[in-house]
Amino acid sequence: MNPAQLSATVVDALAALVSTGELDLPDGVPGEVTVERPRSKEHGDYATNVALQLAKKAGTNPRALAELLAAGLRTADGIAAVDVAGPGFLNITVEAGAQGRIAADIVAAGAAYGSSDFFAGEKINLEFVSANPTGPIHIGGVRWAAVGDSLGRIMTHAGAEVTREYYFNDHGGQIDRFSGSLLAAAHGRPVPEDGYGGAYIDEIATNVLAQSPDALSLPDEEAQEVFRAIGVDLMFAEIKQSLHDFGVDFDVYFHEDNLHTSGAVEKAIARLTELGNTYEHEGALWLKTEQFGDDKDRVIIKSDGQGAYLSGDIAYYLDKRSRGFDRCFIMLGADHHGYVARLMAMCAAFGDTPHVNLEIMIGQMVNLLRDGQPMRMSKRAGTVVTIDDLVEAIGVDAARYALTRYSTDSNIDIDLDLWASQTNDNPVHYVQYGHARTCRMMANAADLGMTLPDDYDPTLLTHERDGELLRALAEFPRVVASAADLRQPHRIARYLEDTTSVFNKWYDTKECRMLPQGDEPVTPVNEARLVLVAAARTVIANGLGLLGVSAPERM
RNA sequence: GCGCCUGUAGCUCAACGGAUAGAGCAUCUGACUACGGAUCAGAAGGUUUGGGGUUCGAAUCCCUACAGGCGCGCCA
Repeated sequence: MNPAQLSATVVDALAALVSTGELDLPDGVPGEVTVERPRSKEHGDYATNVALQLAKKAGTNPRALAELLAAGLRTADGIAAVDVAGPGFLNITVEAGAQGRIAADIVAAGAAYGSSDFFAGEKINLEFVSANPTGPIHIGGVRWAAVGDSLGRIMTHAGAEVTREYYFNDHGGQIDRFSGSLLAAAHGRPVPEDGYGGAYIDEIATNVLAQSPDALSLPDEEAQEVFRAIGVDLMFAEIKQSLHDFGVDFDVYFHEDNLHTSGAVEKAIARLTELGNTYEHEGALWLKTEQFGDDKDRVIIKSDGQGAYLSGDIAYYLDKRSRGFDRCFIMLGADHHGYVARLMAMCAAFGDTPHVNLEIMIGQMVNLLRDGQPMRMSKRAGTVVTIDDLVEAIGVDAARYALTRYSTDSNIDIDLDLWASQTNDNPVHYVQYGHARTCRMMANAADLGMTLPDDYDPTLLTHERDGELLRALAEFPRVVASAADLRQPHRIARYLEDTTSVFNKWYDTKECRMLPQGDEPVTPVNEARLVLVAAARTVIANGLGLLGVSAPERM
């Protein structure tokens, strides 16, 4: 009996009350009800607040409705006891056999355990990182590399068809400054005003010269064009490599330049003009974003005839929609949140629904702390801390875990000394160690000749700690679905820490030993517990997988 | 000045409007002939920044004050 099955049981009980006329629900019986694992064990195995939610609609008081429902539930299969508590909570205790079967269900589902149909049939486009190819990925971009990729895994597990996309800003002034900086470095000149400095500029300039040795003999303008073409490619290859090493690979790398050369920008603007949402003023073309909630209207074609940055985003959004994505996500750093209103207005100007067809997530700032002090300088980049600095300091697993374990709404300080440590104050080690422990236990069982039984007696998992562990494991699918629904991967990490803790408590309980001691024979109890350990291993491995963190078999 | 995010234990942070606000670290007590102790048991620690309001019920929603972070270009 897992939460979803229990929810169905409660719904059936409600329907039965309605059919006998004991209950009147004007809006009908809900499709599902909230079933929680209570914080306090005095509140049973599961609890539901359905009576509190429905009492007003049913024209009764919560206590009375709860009593009515409790009577119906007590006769249902798999339920041992039902209590009405507080203002009208139903505290439900399930039969040990019904609960123990969860372990086998989890093992049977394997890597698919935790998946759902929450996003079934949805084609989702996730755009994240999208850092300018003018330097290595800095720390702000790394947060979204970890969180965005994890969200993609979670949404995929929730049934969505996910496309990860990187928007490559290879058009405009920043690229000019980048190529000018490369040229200056190749000539041994100082960094230009508004240019880029740092060791990586010298490295790339050297590599450009290796590919095009005669570049410096060209006039500056032509030479800069050579440095632009080759330098951007080199920079981009490096970014891709860094992300790949971080476990993040994109399905689509979209080049902004293509939008400008293919006529896509003109077409998108023509569409907005057809819809009556543009106008000319002082030699520029404006988009009427103010009437769609922005602070003021925005220029899309500058008075010099060049497209403003927004023009690329307009064409890009339309392109995504034409590729069949009903939900387009864009993940931005907090330093770009001022851009949200105009993008949403643009979405509305096309006749789409903001926050549905286009969803923009903002990730607050990340600081790295070393010896308690903010770390601001990167060896290679000159000014900003990069993805490679972070990985070098604590490794990929710790980096991804540290970045995904917090709500993106909070700015976070990552203590590099803590995350590099091999101790239990390091959450990623706690969870990974728990997984390794399950693997060792199963290996020990195999050494004793034990194999995962095809059938076992679920009623043998009756210890209080057995129940706690089973309920924690049963919660996983719901946690994944809620992480997808709320777009919050950190829920997975927190759940894993909680569940690993429950597993360790179970492991530490003498009465719950999985292996026979000494010369004792293998009993059905040992076999049932082996299934439970296999289930725990499955859940921890699947959860770590959703975060893009490895699940080692030994440490 | 305007906008977005945040404010919860000494520290770092959780808590789809639900029950006595939870973990970890740090502090103090315990459990080591251990299914790898990288673990576990327990204690202590709170006016959820202040003040109003909505609700059967508010850390959560609304208003307001204060504090911190980030933004407010015909830059990209």
